[in-house]
Amino acid sequence: MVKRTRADAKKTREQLVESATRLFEAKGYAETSINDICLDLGITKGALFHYFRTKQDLFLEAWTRLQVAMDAEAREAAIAARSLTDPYAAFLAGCRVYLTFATRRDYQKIVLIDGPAVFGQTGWYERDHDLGAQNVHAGVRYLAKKGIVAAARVDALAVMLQSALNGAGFALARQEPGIDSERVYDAFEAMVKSLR
Amino acid sequence: MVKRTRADAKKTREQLVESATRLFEAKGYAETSINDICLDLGITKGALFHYFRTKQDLFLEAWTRLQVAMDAEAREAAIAARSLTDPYAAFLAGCRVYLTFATRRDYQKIVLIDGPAVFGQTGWYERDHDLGAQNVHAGVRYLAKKGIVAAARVDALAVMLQSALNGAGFALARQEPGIDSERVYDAFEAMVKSLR
DNA sequence: CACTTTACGTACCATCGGTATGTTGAGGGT
DNA sequence: ACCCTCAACATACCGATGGTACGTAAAGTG
Repeated sequence: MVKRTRADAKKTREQLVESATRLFEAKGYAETSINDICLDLGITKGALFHYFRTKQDLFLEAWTRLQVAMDAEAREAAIAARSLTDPYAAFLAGCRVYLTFATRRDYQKIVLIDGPAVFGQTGWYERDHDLGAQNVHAGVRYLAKKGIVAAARVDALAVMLQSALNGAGFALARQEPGIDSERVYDAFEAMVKSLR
Repeated sequence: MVKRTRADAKKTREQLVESATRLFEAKGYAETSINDICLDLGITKGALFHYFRTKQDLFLEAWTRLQVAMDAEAREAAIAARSLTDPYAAFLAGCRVYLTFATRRDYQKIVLIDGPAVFGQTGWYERDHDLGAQNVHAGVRYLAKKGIVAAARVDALAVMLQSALNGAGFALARQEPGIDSERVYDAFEAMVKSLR
């Protein structure tokens, strides 16, 4: 006996995203087939294509959830760490959160590695602009307003600092010799605090 | 009448790599089919698979050529800029070359975007370690030897600076507002010179 | 209780990367 | 000059893939 209530439908859609996220993380986008995902849930392609027009759309949902989660945590941490005496506190707290995401396998695989390849360079930027880049940008802009860094360098520095954290996340996940989270964070903090 | 001399064979292989590079750059790895490449050259899949065992192997050759070219240019520039008075000269010259590569569409698409997705995170690192990361690492190590940056931060800084240049390259190619090559390079140089 | 809509399943398609198997001419030994 | 090997391709085919068209049964709705 098959049940097809609205609640079950929500659950099915939810499971699709979860299953896809797991498989995309484990095997990558290209190596994960639609059938793999359906088999994992015991449903058929008909169900998947009922909820998602294309494989990319399903990927986009997984991608967006990770970005939204990162955005929320980073924002929250930055606000919580706000300080009247230390102008770096909020920005660094947000960066620290971003760095933990950049170290996670799911974030790496889905957002940082497969994202650009799947969406294309322009598509990725459009999507990332709203969720990923904005926070770092706002942080650096704040430092400029405080007179710590030159206003003319805000845009360039924002882009570079975010990328630096991406690279640091990968290095941490790789467990490269000479690299651990303490050292990375120490180096990043020193770098930020010496900016002009 | 078909000619199949040794010279023609070299040329065919060469054209395959060139054609693949062009198409990978224009459409991306996944969206470029084996047939697309063969059609572009007026040959068949038999020829392609005679020279390359898999599509990945062909991609690897395109990837490697770009990396080797970058490596050679960066090394040369660094050596040429070596200075007894300015400890940053060689390192910054190398970074400048790397930044120009990171701004090129072919380098972005093939090396920076599709590379990680195609080879996987571990595979990409192994390949990049020899050609991409080593130069930056050597540069930062040199700065440490000169007593400019802390030895404990060398590894972390190397990874972060390289990633920063990647991000800067993308931003330049995107022609983001507030970003041009002068400003980017100014910001990067200031960042490097303020490191401790 | 009839009717529409939702939530799937089934059957099928073009295209994909890859393989197995030709075919044809170049090049080297004799 | 001849033969024979092997490189340099072409041809035919394969299973798997993302996607579509269509069917169907249950849930929801007036």
